[in-house]
Amino acid sequence: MVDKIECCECCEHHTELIERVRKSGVSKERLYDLAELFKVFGDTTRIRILFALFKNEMCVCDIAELLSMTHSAISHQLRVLKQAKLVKCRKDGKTVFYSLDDSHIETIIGQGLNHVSE
Amino acid sequence: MVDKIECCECCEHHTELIERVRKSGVSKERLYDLAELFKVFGDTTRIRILFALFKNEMCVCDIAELLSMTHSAISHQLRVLKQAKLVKCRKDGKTVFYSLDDSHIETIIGQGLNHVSE
DNA sequence: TGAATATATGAACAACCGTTCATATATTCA
DNA sequence: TGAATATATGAACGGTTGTTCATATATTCA
Repeated sequence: MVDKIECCECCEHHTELIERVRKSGVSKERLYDLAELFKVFGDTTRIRILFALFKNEMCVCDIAELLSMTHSAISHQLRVLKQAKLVKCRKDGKTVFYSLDDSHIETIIGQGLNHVSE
Repeated sequence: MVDKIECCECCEHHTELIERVRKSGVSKERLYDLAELFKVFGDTTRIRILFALFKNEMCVCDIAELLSMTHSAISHQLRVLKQAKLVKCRKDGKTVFYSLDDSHIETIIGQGLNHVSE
């Protein structure tokens, strides 16, 4: 794959196509970040948490009850979601309320739901 | 977590919230499918392949050259993308051309790019 | 037909990831 | 202050996943 000559015939034919993508302006690094973002969406627990927060903010305890999972598991996932800037939190006494951080999130999940609903 | 009484105080307070999410009409199963979909987007190689196909259909060999990866690795990932109905293929002689299967895909990736571009 | 080419696929290995368990921190209230 | 409660976190374990390697299939063309 070092050189076009050593590659298959096929590659010689579509060099222009390849160059076009290379010059598209979206860097490999940005696509890497994008994959990281989708990786966060790509877990059942986290998607269910995000979906729960569509309507209202919720505390760790509520989410744990809703999903029938331990507080610890939920807390770990909320940490991942927070690092990805998908949720934010607000502390009220002992309780921490989580909510969606961004309106993009509903759009992304909405489009995904369209796709899986076909 | 069996019973509201045995749960924390907090849960008692937000039972209505929990019920509202439970009755939202989107099932656990559909959210599971949604996570599966995003899981497919959540890999650098696959995202780069999908992005490459934004502009044009491409053969396995072109994609391998573009990403500097082996034909085998690309072929394996194209299989995953095809199973998820994100790409479709067309055979022309020895060559197999892949393209995006659905217009939702560009929207989802576009929204994702918005999020990571902040 | 047989060599060359393009793609597909099964097995295996390493790396990654989500949960659990134990424990720590933070806050309230008696 | 000390008990009780809500959340956070580190370590560890088991399961998943992406790549590589070897090999198989399919197609063209001499």
